[in-house]
Amino acid sequence: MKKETRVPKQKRSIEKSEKIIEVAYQLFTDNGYFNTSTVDIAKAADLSVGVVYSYFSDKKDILMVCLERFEDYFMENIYQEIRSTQSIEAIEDIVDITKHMILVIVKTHTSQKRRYHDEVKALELLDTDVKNHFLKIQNSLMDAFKSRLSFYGYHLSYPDEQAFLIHQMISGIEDEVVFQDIIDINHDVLIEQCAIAIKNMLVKDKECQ
Amino acid sequence: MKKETRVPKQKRSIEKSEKIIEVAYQLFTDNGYFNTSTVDIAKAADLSVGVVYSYFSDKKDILMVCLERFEDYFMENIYQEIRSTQSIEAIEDIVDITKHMILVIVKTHTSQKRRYHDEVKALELLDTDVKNHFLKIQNSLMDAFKSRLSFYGYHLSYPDEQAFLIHQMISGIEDEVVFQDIIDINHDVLIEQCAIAIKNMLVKDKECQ
Amino acid sequence: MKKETRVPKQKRSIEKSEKIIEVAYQLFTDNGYFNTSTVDIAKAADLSVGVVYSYFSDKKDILMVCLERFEDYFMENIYQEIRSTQSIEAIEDIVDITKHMILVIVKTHTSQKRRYHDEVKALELLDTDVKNHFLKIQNSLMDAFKSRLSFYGYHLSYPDEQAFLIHQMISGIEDEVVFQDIIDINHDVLIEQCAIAIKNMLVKDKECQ
Amino acid sequence: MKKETRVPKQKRSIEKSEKIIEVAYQLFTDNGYFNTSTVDIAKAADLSVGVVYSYFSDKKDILMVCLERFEDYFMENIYQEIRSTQSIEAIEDIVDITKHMILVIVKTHTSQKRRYHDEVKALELLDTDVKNHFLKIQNSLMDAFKSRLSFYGYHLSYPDEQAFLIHQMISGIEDEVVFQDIIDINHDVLIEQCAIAIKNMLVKDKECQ
DNA sequence: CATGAATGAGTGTTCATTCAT
DNA sequence: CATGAATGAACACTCATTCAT
Repeated sequence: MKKETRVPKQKRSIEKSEKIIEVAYQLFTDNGYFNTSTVDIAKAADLSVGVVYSYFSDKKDILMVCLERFEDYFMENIYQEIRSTQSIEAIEDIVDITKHMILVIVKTHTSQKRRYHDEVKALELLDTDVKNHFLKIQNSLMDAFKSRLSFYGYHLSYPDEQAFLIHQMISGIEDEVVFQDIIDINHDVLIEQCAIAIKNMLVKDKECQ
Repeated sequence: MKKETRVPKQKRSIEKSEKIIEVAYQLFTDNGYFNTSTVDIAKAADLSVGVVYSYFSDKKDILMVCLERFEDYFMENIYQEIRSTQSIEAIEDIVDITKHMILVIVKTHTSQKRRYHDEVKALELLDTDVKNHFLKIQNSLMDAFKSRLSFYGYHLSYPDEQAFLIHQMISGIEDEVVFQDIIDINHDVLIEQCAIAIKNMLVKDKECQ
Repeated sequence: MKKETRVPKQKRSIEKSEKIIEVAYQLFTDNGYFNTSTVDIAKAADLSVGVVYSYFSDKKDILMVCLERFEDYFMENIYQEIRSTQSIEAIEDIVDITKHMILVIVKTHTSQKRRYHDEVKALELLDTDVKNHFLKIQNSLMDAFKSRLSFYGYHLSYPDEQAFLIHQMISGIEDEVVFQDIIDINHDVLIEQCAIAIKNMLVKDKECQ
Repeated sequence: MKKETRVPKQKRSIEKSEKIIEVAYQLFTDNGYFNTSTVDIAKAADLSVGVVYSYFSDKKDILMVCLERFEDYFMENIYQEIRSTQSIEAIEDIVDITKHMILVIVKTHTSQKRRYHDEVKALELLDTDVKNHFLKIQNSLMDAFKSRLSFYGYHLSYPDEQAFLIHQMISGIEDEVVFQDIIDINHDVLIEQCAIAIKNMLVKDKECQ
């Protein structure tokens, strides 16, 4: 039943679909996903609803593209950060590297508005596509993380399982630092302790030599 | 301004409200919360809608009671398990204790059906009351955990922050083990590694003597 | 279908029905008629709903009694005022008498709360019994007014029609003075001009001698 | 935050919104406002509920438009009548002018059915928007009245207060003549006496100099 | 005579998606 | 290819009154 959309080949088409995504992301973050109707999006993009539906099969489809866009921006940030810090010659401690990584993730998420964030997280639970999207991000993120550790001569003894645990901790921190739900928590300590927990999972490469 | 519900005064009333909760929980888990209407609940409980609304202020109110019920059952399980293992004289390793704890939590959640579980978790993000409910559980759970560690002579150096991280890891495991979203993950290893991570956060009480 | 109620013969019965009326009037004025449920009334009177329905056939029946009570109090005020001013020997002007009359009416209504007042007025349009009640008041009031004029040697040339017009003006003033809907209106002028209009309708008795 | 309705942009749209108003007005007068559901309106207009809600934000919004329509028709009547009588050269008496004015108002209201009329008047007391609507009519009516008096060289010494009283009398007459609540009243006399009362409020403009 | 639990019909409103023009 | 009007099912909640106990 799914239409094959999202393959605009003409310049004008691309402009239009770009406009839709841009406008939709704005509306989603401003008013929330559920509070934004497809008609709203069409209106804000100065297009007819029909046009919107010719580029996107679904309202959710629009969201998915927004999510992918954000993911790209997000992962790009991560990689840039990794690259910039990798040039630093002496890293005192692997804990610092980890802390830095967490901070980058948290920083990137600061731009999101709470309602949108929560709704998207809720959709992660309610919708398979959104769930898979986040699973993909989780993988990318963990791969980036592992490759960085690798750069410094570390690896996880149980890459999948420990990465899962690490991701759990970090995504918790991310939400907590951004939205501050629990008052008793000191964010610096939180990040520090997370970094230490991660450090304890690490094994030095080529240990024998 | 909120109506005071959930205060059945007669014996017969309690039977009825029990019936409502039971029936509602069944419908919620079978068809999901959003797919269950108040009329469905009344019909299934062989009662009029008005009766339902005389015991519960809201459809959500019914959910909250279901949640509380499950919480009670859940925490009871935890405490029972703690009691039963505390009688064991020699515990080889704190890692075993932790693993056991995780297993209890996971086991208790196995009874839930996926859609209901996901919808409720989604509501945790979308609804303040549900969010607070889970925050409360989180606290109870972590308190139980800490007190158990204390029983064996351990404590967390940063109780709030580390408990948060532990909870993040455990609740992730819980979902993963129950619903198996990531195929690469070995659950035994996952639990083992989580337990080890937790062990590394621990400090032995009165270390000097 | 109407139950014959409201004929409590025993002391305790009277106490109970008094309690109901008292409590109902309080709730009606505090929260409005529509916002007050029969259950609220029963609860506030510390009686069962059934008892309330044994004294009153209807929720509206309770209102009717409240209305009658207020009417009694209201007319009593009017008559008292008339009696007190009739003892004054020299009345400068019939305009003063009229103004005084209007003021008494307005004063008596000041005690009512707006929502209750508006709801009751709305019911006057929606319900025959309430309408008849107010028609009766209108008659009593106009009779009192005419008899007072008569005391001072005046009468209306077209008693029914002019009384109707006078009542229209006065009840408008009453609402306006109490609830101040129109900002441009000076209440003193309003009352003065009304009194003058009334004076112009009057004819001196036994004019020839 | 209010939706912008009542702005049909297409010709076909106007036809539809006209149909809705027409059908709604019919249902309102036939069965009463409260007894008419939005679904009833849609069905009677042979449209879907959605269409109705695309032209009107509310059920009440539909009523408001009906009210405005009636107001336009009503005021148009008044102005027409004024225009037609202004051409008459010699008006014997200002009382006749006033009587005529009252008759026009009364005549225009004869088309309304009682239940609808009463419900709308009740809503005037219960709903701010409806109240304001009638306040607006009251102003228009009184302005028309004053300007007509002015045409004949008369004015009110206290324009606001006396206009209020005049409006009170006339709206009372209007209801009474249309619905005949009080049997003792002779409508001709009523109108005559009202006109006289109004005449007595008038001041001749300093014509000569 | 008192109780108060039970009744249950009734309704305004939304919005993603389609498809005739 | 573009338009944007139309669709219409679905649902929570109230409360005056009754009547079995």
